[in-house]
Amino acid sequence: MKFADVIVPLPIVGQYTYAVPEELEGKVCPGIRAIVPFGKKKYYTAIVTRVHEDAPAEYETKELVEILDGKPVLLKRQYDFWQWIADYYLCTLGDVYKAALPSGMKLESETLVVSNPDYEAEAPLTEKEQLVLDTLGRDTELCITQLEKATGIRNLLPVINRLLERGALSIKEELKRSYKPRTEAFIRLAETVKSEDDLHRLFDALSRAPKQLAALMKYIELSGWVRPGCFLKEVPRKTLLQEANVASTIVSGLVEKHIFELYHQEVGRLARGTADTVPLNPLSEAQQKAYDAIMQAFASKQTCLLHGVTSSGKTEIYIHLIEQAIRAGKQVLYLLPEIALTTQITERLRRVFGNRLGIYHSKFPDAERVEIWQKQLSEHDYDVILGVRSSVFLPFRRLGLVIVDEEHENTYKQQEPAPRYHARNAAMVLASMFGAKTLLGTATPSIETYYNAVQGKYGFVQLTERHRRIQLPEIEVVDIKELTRKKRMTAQFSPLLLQKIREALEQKEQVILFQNRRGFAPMIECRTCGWVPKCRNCDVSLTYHKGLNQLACHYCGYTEQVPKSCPACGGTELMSRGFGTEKVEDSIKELFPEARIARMDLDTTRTRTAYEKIISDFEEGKTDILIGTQMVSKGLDFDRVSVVGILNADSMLNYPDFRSYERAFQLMAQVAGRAGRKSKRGLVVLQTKQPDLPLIHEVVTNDYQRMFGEQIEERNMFRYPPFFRLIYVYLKHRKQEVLDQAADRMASVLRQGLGERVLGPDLPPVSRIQTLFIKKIIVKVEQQASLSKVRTYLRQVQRMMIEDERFRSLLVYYDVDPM
DNA sequence: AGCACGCCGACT
DNA sequence: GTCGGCGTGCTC
Repeated sequence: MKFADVIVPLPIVGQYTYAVPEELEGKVCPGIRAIVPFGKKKYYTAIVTRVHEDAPAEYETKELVEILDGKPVLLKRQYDFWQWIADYYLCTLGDVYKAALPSGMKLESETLVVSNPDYEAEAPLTEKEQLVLDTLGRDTELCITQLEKATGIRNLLPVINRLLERGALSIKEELKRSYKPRTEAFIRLAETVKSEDDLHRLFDALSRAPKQLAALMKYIELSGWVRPGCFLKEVPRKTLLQEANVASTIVSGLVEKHIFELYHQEVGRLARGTADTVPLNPLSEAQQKAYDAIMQAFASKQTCLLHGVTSSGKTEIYIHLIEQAIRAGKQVLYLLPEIALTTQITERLRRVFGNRLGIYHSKFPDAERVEIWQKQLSEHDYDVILGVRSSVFLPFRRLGLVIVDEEHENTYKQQEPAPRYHARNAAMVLASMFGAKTLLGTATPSIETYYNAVQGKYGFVQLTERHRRIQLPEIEVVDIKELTRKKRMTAQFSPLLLQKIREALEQKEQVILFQNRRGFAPMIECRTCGWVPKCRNCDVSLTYHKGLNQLACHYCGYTEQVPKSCPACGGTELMSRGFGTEKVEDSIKELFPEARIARMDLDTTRTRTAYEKIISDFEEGKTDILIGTQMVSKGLDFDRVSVVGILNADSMLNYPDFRSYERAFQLMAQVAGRAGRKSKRGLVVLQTKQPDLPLIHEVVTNDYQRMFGEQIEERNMFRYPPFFRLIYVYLKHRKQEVLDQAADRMASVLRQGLGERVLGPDLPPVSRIQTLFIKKIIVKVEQQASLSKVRTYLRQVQRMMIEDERFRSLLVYYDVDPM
């Protein structure tokens, strides 16, 4: 008797053991998908991880229902990687499984309700029961959720159960297969058409049906028919219709006459990129030097940072590295943040690598992602995968190089739901499992990465020269506090910015206006002097909680009442602030009614097409002014932008976050890099209330190192990464008192083992979601200490907490290395 | 995540 | 007195 341990796609710890039915023995192996019954009626797609003969003693096993694969879809190394993610990010394997596989590969069962046409009511039905039967009709079947929606009955189950008892309907569980292979209709000659004579007879017979005759002739041409039995090319019906220029009824007519036969065949969805490719662009001298330095760094280091100013041509270096890896018979994973994965970059790579390139994008249809996964498992796997965060989960067999472009991007960290993994760090682990190399590329490295580079943990290559000697833009700082005082601001714009926009429009040049819209976590600011309250422990600005009229620190949980007057200048006009891109758009429309304006933020780019359209319109000069959030700063190259306006630098600085300074620098440097191209040096108008801040000076002089120097000192002083690692422990409970008790208890137990490393419990910025109250405990672990021991301890304490009856329904989850 | 079982309020 | 609301615990 054989048994199989499986992972189910649920947030459950541990694996489940099923009996392998005799007929499936020998077909079940680790890595294949199997349908398993789970609970009373549900079926799930599980992944087999182990096959063995140890019958479980404590419970009866159920049997696997069906297996879906002949060969593993989860390779050994992927499974190791899943285990690393679950362990490091403190989540379940089920969480990882859910995130890793495209949903088309995870079939789920669904309860279908079927009406009984023979049923005759012997007793009167209730209103609800009648409604259900009427909705269902005579011969339809509906799933429970559809039925709930159609009838508007909230709790449908008891009603269904009563009808079930009376025999008015029946139910069945069915697997819904969301992935359907795409098929295409093809045409061939019927079996009866054997010889050339047969054909000639047909020609005669069709002499009075010229269209049908034309279709037949076209078919013969397209299929390459010479004589009976010779090799024929397949002819899609679509192609035949198009080429012969006939209506579909003509071909149908031939099918009816048994001259043609129609058949269907599976076709792939993936763009069959041509094998025609262009040769690589030669590298410039500076690029070649960087390339050589990277190769040299890889000789002794697993990871290398490529720090290159904006427009230094990093992509070209990547392409040469990819080419080199392919020549060595290796695969390459090229990661990009979602918003940077545009047609600009995909087209560039497609031209060079043709059909050896696969693109894995979350905004592509799921079926396409299923096919990429399957292709990775086949003999003809891709040499290069260009993809977003989740592409680290794709199957690889011969990974040799990982490129993480825009490595500083915080969108590489998945926030919600679990697994809360960081794709850059996870990719580095994946690479090490393959003995592969990782290249981190960016113009503005994260503090952690840069630190590792200067410490010698990573190789470090710098590219200081812009490609084709385009000049870095000139940055003009404008003090909007002063201008506001003098009443010289027009809406959100300084006179200088307005003038420069006007000039640009006159000269048919383009303008980008940048406003970081995440201002919806509002804060308090003194209207007179621009003072913003900061946390006394953490040196981050405090978040304004309107409901409680409180100021709270996101990090340590420190709170204070909103002061009546400004402690810096005594002013009494303290106001919450923050304006978004929408407001900017309104103002611009009013000030420049003739300008063509586009806005690019989360609201206007819901779909991939909307996003691509905004970009292509701007590229083609159909738009004059582009207003946007950080999206406008991501790896886009526009040729006619002469002016970039940063409307309010301060809004980026006052995030309640130890990374806000770093992030503000990154954003401003990136957005500034969009200004100016070949012919002309661009101009950036940087509006701020604090023109004397060191950061502003650092942006103006593009002095990354200085910014780094300041930040690294602060991080050290206040015990933040890269000197300390953070783990946030979130506790959720429906009852405030129970939560408070549980949080205090857990924090004190954690302190017994970890001492001063434990902070809190505190109220997170959002302290209640729906019906659940939330508290947060922060664990800060010094870099040298063993993080795995801390994780083990955390799990142990959690188990202990749940054993306490009062805390049975306490929800605990973790955010490791939070962003 | 479902889904069933079990315990307390508004209705015939 | 019951129907039906949701809180609690289990799923191989």
